[in-house]
Amino acid sequence: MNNREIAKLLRAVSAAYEIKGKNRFKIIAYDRAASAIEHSTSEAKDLWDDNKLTSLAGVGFSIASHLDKLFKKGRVLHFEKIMKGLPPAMFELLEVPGIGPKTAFTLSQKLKIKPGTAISQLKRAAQEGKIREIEGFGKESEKDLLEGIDEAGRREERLLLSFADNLAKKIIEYMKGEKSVKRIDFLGSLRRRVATAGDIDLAVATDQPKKAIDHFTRYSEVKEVVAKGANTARVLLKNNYQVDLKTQKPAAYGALLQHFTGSKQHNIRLREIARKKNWSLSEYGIKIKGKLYQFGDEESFYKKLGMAWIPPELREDSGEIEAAEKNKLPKLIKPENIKGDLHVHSDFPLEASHDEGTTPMRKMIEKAIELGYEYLGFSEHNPSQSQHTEKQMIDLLKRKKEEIEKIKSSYNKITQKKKIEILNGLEVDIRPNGDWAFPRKGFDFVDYLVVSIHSNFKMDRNRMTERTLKALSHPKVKILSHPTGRLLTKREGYELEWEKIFDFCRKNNKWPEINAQPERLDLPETMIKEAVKNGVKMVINTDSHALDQMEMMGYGVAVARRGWASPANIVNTLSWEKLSGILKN
DNA sequence: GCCGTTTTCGGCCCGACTGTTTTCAGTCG
Repeated sequence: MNNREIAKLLRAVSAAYEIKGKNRFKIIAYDRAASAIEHSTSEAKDLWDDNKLTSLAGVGFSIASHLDKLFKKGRVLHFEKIMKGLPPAMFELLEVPGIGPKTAFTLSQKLKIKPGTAISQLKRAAQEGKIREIEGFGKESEKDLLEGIDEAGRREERLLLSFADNLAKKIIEYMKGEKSVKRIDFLGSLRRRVATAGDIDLAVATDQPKKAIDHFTRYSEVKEVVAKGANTARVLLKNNYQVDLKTQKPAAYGALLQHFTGSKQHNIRLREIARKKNWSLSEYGIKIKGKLYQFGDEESFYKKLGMAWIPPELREDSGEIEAAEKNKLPKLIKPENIKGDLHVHSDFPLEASHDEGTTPMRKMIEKAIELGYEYLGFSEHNPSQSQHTEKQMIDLLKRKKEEIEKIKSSYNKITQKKKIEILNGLEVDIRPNGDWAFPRKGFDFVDYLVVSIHSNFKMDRNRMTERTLKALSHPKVKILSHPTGRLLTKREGYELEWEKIFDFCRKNNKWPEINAQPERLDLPETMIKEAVKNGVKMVINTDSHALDQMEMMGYGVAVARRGWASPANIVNTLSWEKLSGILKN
């Protein structure tokens, strides 16, 4: 079961409790646990494997033990008991926006909806005008239901951060063309740099909200203005993505920005803290003894609450509030700390079985210089084993080494006298038995090796761990690339015993990679946090197969920040002088 | 059910919006 499915199950339990009139806070607790799991970037199953389910804020002993049964037996009798006696169809209706527990229950019951195809049965009833006859419903709610059903049907997967980022940046550029816009920022998951975004929200500071909103709704990519009020607007773009804009005058902008950046759990914790002082927090400011205090920026807002400003990437209620109160937030890594990229693929013909890059080495070197790097490591995939003898494989690599030497000797021409170190690396497949898909004799011709799993993903944890540790065992092997193998919105990662892997890496100078490819962002932030805690050094690489991908480093840095990483945790923040030292031992 | 540097008991976030209502319940973020 994946996180989405588990969240759905917990929401069903919450809904059942609500209909049965159970304790309000129990209901909230299940909802909260559902959100925690839905938004976790680690699979709950993996956390369970590592006995860390309760590390998710909102998942305590009781829910964890129910989930334990779920993972072991595939069902939870306790949950089934709670849902007993309720129409099973109601839990399907919860998927429709606008339908909560009460509505789902009433509709399922009154319309005698059968499970399996509940939503389409509801749709038919609405189309036949049967909803408006039910007490508490009317023509409007019937129409709303139909719209909700439509929306549920076309609801897109979450957007990759990079996609949402580019979309939002274009709108921001456009909005800056309106003079009354004093400031404009991302909001929500986009501002927190979550690996995937649900939608796009933007905030504008302005004294003339009408002008800003009019400008927004006139954006050329807008297909439809869904809602437009005095201070907010919602539009549907031609590509069917929804964008919300919220405005506030500059003097009160800080609270708006803070409130809609979230996360929800972070905000709830802040309000709990405020509440203990008899204060009240909202998107308008802080209310103390009936008086509303406004804040122009977030810094003063957090300061008033007695804590340091918290970087948006950390706002998940996972310890950042306590740290901010003690002024002990980590000094997070920044894009400008990165001194090189150790995993890029040029178009050098290594005759690999995986994707080869599309850009010549020279171009990538120029790009690296432009990015201000001190070093660049080419690590193309190993030549395919099936198509080559060992000697041929080694010869191919030797040729690549020669090519690099040739480029190095013509440094000045490419680099205009700016020095950059070029490394000869190789990304080697880890075969199912843990062997390298490249002859060991050939290791002499590389500066370092990247190893990665590209096959047999379904192996059990134990064997997968042994396989990986074996592949890491050679001193030339430095980097474990995209360590979990996850593909966001597509594929869950494979299973590994992380404690063992991290322990080995720390003791033997190996660096799990934070792969910056937007569909990977792997390691995930929860693993990064774990690695940081365990003193494991990591490396952030773009794994570029084309020139423009070299600019994706920022996404890797973002996920590292979400994992509480400082420059000291990331080896490619080191100068070449220092890195070359640890590359050798 | 969750959670803890005021607590292992006794609390548990805030506001907007909407539709169907005569004062509020349900849903959402």
